Amino acid sequence: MIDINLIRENPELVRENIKKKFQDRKLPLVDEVLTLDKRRRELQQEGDSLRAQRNAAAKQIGVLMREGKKDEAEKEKVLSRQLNDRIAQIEEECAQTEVALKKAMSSIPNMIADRVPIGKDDSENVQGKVFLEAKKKPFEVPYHVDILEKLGGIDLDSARRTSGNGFYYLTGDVARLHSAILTYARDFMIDKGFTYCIPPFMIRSEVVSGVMSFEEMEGMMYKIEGEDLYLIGTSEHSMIGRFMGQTLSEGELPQTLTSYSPCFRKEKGSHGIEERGIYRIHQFEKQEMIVICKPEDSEKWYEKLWNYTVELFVSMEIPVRQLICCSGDLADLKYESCDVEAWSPRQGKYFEVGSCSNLTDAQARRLNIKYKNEATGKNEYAHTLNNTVVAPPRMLIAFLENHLREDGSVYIPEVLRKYMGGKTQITPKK
RNA sequence: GCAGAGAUGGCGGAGUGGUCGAACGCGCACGACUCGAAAUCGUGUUACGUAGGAAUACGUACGGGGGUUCGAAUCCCUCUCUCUGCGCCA
Repeated sequence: MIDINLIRENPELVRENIKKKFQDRKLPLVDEVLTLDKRRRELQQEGDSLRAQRNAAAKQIGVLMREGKKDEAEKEKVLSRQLNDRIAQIEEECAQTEVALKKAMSSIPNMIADRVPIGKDDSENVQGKVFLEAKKKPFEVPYHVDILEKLGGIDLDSARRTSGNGFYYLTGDVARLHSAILTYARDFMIDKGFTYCIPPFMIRSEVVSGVMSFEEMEGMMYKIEGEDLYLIGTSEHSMIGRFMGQTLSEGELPQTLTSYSPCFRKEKGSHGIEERGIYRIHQFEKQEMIVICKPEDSEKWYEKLWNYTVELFVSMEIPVRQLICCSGDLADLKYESCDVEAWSPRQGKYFEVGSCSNLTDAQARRLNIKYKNEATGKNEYAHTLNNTVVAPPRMLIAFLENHLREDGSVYIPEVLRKYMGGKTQITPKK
């Protein structure tokens, strides 16, 4: 949600931003907001003055009652009741106007960064920097599930029986590798000065509707039967929820947090769960980073964050690139976003393993996350950012494909060995 | 899970139907005193919305939501959370 003052003072800027995102159908929303906003203010003024009258009358009644002038008090009461009827009418209309205003406001996209490339959809995203050489293997790289099966590291048949499609059993060294990657990633972020956090894996509906739209909720969230609780789709949900309605002191910023959680997603719509293997699944685990900072620092943090992910993958000797999200592919809440993509030697292309976003104050405004600006003495909206550190088992696809050797063994990079009991490779089961 | 008690400003803590946005204390800010500081004294100090250049005015908010009333921090319902005791468990 953007600042309504920006629409009041500079609607043309907001319209241009909408055009940049190829959402011309939303252009009328700007005028709609202006009209609703004007009406809302009129209604508030009218309501306020009526309430002021009622408050004065109520005080007067108190005085009359004390003086024992019961008849006069009764007359005042009648007038007060009439006032209350009118107040109720205006409050009703005011509430309706506010709902409509909020709805229109929340459909207007966040202002995007100047440097965001203009493009209509994901086909026009722009490759940024490339890290490590993306090499084809001198032999054919099998589908990741086949690699996993050869290693004795996955049991999808049993998972389908117990839980259905979209689940997995990871076993043996592969399961250990999965944990090793998460543990390594956790320590990597701690070394960068982030605070490790294990959040609740379930959150209330109030928080869910704060952190996502109704449509997103329908498509993603699993509800716990008989409880007002949902399984989180990412730790960002509970991590950002943690700060809802809070005003932090300036000294508490930036909050630099790295959180671990399992993630649960229905994966309704979009690609569904059709993709085989462990690319798109109902349950996975993720190490995440989130930053809450002062407005002037968010661009700097954005750069740092996605580079941390790159550094992590490079340290595991996996080639990656930055893919810069173009204007049309940018979600409405985002100011700027990019994916970190890992190289797939099998497909000969990169695929998404992480996503970094600067939401500026749009998410904070929606969730009422503020900080006290010492200089101005005012409470102002903070900026929020989030980024994937690593999310296995999807990440394992990149890992296995890149570190597979011709003999079917999988190489374990130096940095992970201490989490793998010193092993330098995983070998196929006979 | 059961029973009882409770939730008030940055903190502690009064307030049980009207003049309460909230006593008092602490903290914080500014000023006076001082060579400087402590102590002391004085002044100020919630947030949000609307109008205004501003001073300010009005409105809203005493855990959340709803109700009773001319009027609710105060009464009623409900939800959440905290504390104490019992139960249960990793």
